[in-house]
Amino acid sequence: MKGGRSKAEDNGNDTKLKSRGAKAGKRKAKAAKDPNKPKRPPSAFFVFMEEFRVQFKRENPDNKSVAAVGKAGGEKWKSMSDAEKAPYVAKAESRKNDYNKSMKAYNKKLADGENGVEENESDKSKSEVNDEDEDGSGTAEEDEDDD
DNA sequence: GACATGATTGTTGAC
DNA sequence: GTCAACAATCATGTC
Repeated sequence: MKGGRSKAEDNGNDTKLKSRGAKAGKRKAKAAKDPNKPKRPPSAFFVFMEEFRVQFKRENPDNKSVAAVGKAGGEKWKSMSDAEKAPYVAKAESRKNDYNKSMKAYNKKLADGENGVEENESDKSKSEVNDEDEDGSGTAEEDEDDD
C-alpha cells in the first residue's frame, strides 16, 4: 500500500502541499504542454468518492469544504471491507482499461507527430481516439482481450 | 475574472 | 524499489 505514503506525509504536509501546489501550478502549464494527453483514471477510492460526495452533500448540505469531504471519505474508505470496495475496484479497473486504450492512441499520435504529420494527424488522431472512445466504450474489454 | 487552495487515497510513471 | 505527481470536487480567497 503505497498510499500510506500520504499518511506518512500527513505529518510533513509540506511535501504534500508542495505536490498539490505544484500540481495546481503545473495544472495549466502541463495542460498546455499535453492537452491531448489522457487524464489518469480514477482509482477505486476516487470512484467511491464520486458517489460519496453526492451522499455527503445530501447529509451535509451546509458543508462547502471539499477538504471535509475528502477527510470523511477517507475515513469511511478505510472502514469499508474489501467486499464493499469490490464494486469500486471493478469500476476503477474498467476505467483503467479505457485509459490504457487512450494512452495507446495518444502514444501513436505522438509517434505520428514526430514523423512529421503533426497537424494533419492531430485532427485525424482525434477522430481515431473519438472513434475508439465511442466504440471502445462497450468493447474496451473485448478489444483488450482480442489484443 | 481567473487561478490557487484545502483533504483524501490509489495508481501511474519516472528514475 | 521508491518516490513524486496527479486524478475529482467546489466554495472561497487572493491577485
